[in-house]
Amino acid sequence: MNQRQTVAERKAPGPRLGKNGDGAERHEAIYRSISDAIIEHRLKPGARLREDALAEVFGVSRTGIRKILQRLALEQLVTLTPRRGASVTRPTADEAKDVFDARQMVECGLMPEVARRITEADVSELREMARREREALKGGEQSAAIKLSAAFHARLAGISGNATLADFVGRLCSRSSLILAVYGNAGHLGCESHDHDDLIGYLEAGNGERAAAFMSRHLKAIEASLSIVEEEGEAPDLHEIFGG
Amino acid sequence: MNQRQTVAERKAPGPRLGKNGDGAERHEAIYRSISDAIIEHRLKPGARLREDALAEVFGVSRTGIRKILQRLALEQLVTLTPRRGASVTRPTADEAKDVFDARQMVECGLMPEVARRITEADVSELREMARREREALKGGEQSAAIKLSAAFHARLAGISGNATLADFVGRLCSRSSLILAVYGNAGHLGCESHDHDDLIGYLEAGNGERAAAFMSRHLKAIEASLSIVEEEGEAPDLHEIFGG
DNA sequence: GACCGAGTATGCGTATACAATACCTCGCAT
DNA sequence: ATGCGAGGTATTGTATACGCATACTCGGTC
Repeated sequence: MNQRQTVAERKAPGPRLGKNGDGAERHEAIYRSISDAIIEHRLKPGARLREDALAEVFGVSRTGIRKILQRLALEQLVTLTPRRGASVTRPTADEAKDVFDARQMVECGLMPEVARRITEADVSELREMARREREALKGGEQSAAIKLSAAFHARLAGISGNATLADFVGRLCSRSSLILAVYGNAGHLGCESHDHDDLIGYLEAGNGERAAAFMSRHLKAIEASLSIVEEEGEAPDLHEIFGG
Repeated sequence: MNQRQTVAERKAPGPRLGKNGDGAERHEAIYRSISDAIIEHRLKPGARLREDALAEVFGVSRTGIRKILQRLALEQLVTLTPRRGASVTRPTADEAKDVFDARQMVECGLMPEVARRITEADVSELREMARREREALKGGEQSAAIKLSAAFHARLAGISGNATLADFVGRLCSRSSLILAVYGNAGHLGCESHDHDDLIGYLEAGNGERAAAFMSRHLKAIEASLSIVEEEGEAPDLHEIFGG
């Protein structure tokens, strides 16, 4: 697999720098590195994440890696099986449905409040994000586009002012990236090019109801674009196959 | 303090316990112990949770405790400040509002689906839970009542079949317990005695809309019963106090 | 030739040791 | 007497070492 990490190999042979001052930031950076790699599909679902390998790549000990892996596991980006180690989560079809149902409920429900609270600055920032996403899509940088799309939805939720729900939406978007990696069709990214721009328009006009309805269609379109086929690679149902 | 456990384990050559086999279950049990203690208000918001103390009490090393503390921190039941250690989270008024707004959106939104999917077995189980809660309330066991109330709401969400949203509701309920501990009035527990029973009735009748409306009122009532006074013990606003 | 068992190897879970830092207390100076 | 500073203590953060469980492989036997 393609494992060229963005880390650029802290070639420092003396890992004595693992002092304490920047430990927290360091860990945060590592967390984001791995998280981004998963969201951008540079690490594909099912990929194993060995602790020592990660520890060596990032130049920290296994202890820190374990903490990060735990956190990723709680966000359901990686799956932690007791004695098999960590691997990038491979969402099931049921989970995919749950995630999109949840997004439907929360993101649409948030739109009225977002329309009420959105500011000029928010609008320009969202426009900029949408523009960059479109450019990435046009330039064939699918990884960047996926991340930007998720970031757009998360940022949108953040405008509502409800940190709890915004955080939840952020996680749902991360998981959605994973779902796209498994069930998405290559070349057909979830979000259509102009959808996000249209959405900004409704919000800017203060029309929360329109925005909610549009978001609903938007999410439905993404979900519909998935090809949910039960792969069940691990346990093929021989009875069903052979008509037993 | 009492260090018999660790010493005994060290000198014990026989790997009869605590080694590796039941480690996961052990940790799960400890996690639930601490979580329950927080939800039941036996550990009050602001209480410090020292790692060695917990390690000694539960007879495991600090390593395992740290993992559990991290998990609790991610669920926002404990707050982890960089070099000050862990303490039971003291929710702010803003967080309280966010949590109840989120519950309003998700729990009410779930009711129609719950009404559609609820079974006879679910109904009897819920009735039993409501009964036990009422008894606890009548018997003055406030801790038990709080936990049962949270469990009721979480169980209800679980009937929807959406694991993601059910999990989210569970966390919101846990945080609500914390909020009640800080802002709730003694003697007046959030949920009225008969509310849960009434709710079951609507659901049993398959009336999702009624159930949603009732849930909305129910949550509003709980929120209204809180006395949200900005304690801000850490940073009193002198300007406001002295009219500066 | 296939299947089963033993041995090895890999990799995780846990504990302990060490380092760094924040808080608290005591002493000194003003 | 009070405020400030320095040192000690206590507690967390990180790394390393060790033990065990499981998986994979190789050889023997049926």
